[in-house]
Amino acid sequence: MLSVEMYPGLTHQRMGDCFYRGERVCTFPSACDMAAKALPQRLLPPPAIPNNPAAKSPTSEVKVELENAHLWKQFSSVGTEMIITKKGRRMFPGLRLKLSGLNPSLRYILLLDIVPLDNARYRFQGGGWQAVGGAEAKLPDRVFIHPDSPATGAHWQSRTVSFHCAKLTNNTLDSQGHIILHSLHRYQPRVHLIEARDVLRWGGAQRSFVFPETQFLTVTAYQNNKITELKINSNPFAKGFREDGMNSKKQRDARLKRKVSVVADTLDIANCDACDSAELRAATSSADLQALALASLPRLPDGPPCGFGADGASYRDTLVQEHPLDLGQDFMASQISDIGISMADGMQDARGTYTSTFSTTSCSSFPSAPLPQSSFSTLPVRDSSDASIPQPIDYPSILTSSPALPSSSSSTPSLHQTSFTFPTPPPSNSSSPQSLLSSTSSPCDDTYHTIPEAEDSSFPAPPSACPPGLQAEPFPNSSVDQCAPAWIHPSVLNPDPATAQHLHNYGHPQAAALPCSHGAPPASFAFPAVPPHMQNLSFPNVSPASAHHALHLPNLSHQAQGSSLAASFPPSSFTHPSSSSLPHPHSSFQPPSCLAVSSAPSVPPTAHHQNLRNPSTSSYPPVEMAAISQFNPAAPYRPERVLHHPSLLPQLDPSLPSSTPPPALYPAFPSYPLRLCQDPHTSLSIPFRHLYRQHQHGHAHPQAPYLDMSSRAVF
DNA sequence: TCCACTAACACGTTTGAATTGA
DNA sequence: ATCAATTCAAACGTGTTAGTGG
Repeated sequence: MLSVEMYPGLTHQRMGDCFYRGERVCTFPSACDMAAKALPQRLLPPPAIPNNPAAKSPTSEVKVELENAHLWKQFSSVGTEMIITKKGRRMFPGLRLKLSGLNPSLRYILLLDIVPLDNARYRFQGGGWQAVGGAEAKLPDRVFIHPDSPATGAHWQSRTVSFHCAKLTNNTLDSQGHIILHSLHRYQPRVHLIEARDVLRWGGAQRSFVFPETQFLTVTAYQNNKITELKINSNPFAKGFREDGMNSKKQRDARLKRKVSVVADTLDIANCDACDSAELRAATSSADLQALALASLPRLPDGPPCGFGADGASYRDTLVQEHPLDLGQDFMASQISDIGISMADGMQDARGTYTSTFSTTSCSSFPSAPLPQSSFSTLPVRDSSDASIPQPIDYPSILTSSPALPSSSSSTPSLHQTSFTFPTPPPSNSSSPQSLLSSTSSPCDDTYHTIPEAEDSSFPAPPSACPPGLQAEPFPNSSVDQCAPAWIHPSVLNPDPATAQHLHNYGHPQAAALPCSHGAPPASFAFPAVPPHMQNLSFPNVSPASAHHALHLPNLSHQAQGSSLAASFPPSSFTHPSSSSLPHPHSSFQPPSCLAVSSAPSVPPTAHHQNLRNPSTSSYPPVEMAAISQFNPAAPYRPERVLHHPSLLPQLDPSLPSSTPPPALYPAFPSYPLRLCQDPHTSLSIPFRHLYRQHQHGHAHPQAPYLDMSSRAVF
């Protein structure tokens, strides 16, 4: 029986847990509770309205079906292999999901990440995969943000959600935002559903779904011929390699023979040996060659029609209703027109334990690879109150004039919040990207139940929820490839003028770095790329009056100073879901990442670029804090963005049995602090603007946005 | 010598622009 | 002039294969 696992890791990582989980035992309650208590009542969401269907909790009955589960099972029965290339390779089969149980009016963000299943490296031997060594070093965790995100629940439920745009690469220095994986390793894709409003708190109603049949082994060349056959028979792009295609082995052999024949002819002509030449030509006549080639070819099985089986696996989310989700939905809905994303809560700091009834299908054909059942039983979730990391991180906010922005005012001056403002999506059809295929899902045949995470945190603390420094990794702007945008990874710690200059040299003069308080927690935000009066925004005690539904930014008049900013936002004809008042980040919380913002192009590059690199733990290029040119309406649209942040979720299999695979060459993958990668393309007028468009022009195969979740350590 | 990886290749698909006709 | 249907070309996706390097 197939099963699905939910990874409520994010729920442990957000501040909202502390604020709104009235019954939750906060392991580190002091700062959390204190902050909550200090929060003005005005900022607290009102209690849920009972019997209000509109306030349907997103945690109830959320179900995700793997639409092409049948195809996945076919591959899994053989041992799914995924080609990874330097330039990035799509997954096939792709993840095609059907979502249900969502609140139609709320907006959600859908993420895909791929986590290693174990600490082993594999080799194809004797017709099967054998673990032959330890896994290689942890790679940057990147999350693929579905291009439609954020979209309403109605949108997600109205069509099949496909992650076909996600690309896998083995290029550890990839700047295209592809998901970086090691070759010859086993991985498990995971899908995460996050309420857009909860991104403000980054956590909360997030749910994760795992489909065991989608685990795969990465290769640079197919090892198992059966997989090759399945791919050729299933993937439309490989149609040419089918038996009846012009690129089939038969045809290729024929071409090769003809080529040899031509060469032989040439040689014969040169040698004036007409007899031999004619004999050769006769021997290599197409009919004979084709017959010969056909005889050598195995009969390809009749695979499913390219595509996507109707057999679907059903996954029912049984996550216990989370308190924050019940609160203030109507309240927020009435107050916000733009979705703000706050990473301030630190996606990765929650650590906890939960159990799951996860059970995997037995279709996996990886002989020596431990199945994930056991490893799914407990998943490390970082504790949001992990006090081992003393330095809070500043979270710059994206300035907006939108009056509908949820109040992110912090009642704690030392708290800093990063907010993304989702621009209002285009009217009507904007929420229905045409690239998405209509649903062809069939009734699910598999249902997966999961148990909500335990409240207690039993997992060891990660090496550091907020490493000494975040890497600064420049992302050269690939101006040509519209589908593969490069992103500058924002660095949030350790302001480094050199880094700033470096970033500037990459053509991002507006790149902004935000002090992420790696040292002493600053009491104010710095907005290097915004006008001076905006660059340092403190969040003193928020008065109810100041608790405007928009982000309250002292020294900033949203109406006056942000007039130009407001112009950059598209008009809203979209019914925005509710957005909660933003609880300010936990003061003792260790938000692992920072967000950099940029303002109008006219703003001089006053970036305080910060070099976040952690030289002791990372071998990756430095990540640089870049700017989101959110206020440049004239700039060309870039459909993708890459966000780097620490491990959004716990490792899939942290408790892998050590006996089966050889000992890992490296320690278990730790969680990594959140880093938001700014769009290096100054053309992006508004953060997440791309999320509302599926294609921009030409032959667009937009690589959807990513989250790079790590400034990973290299051991 | 083996193995993993890469780039080039050919073929098919996808997509949008250009063209044509009503 | 407008719109829809058709055609075309470029870009992309795919597996194969020869070559390279450790």
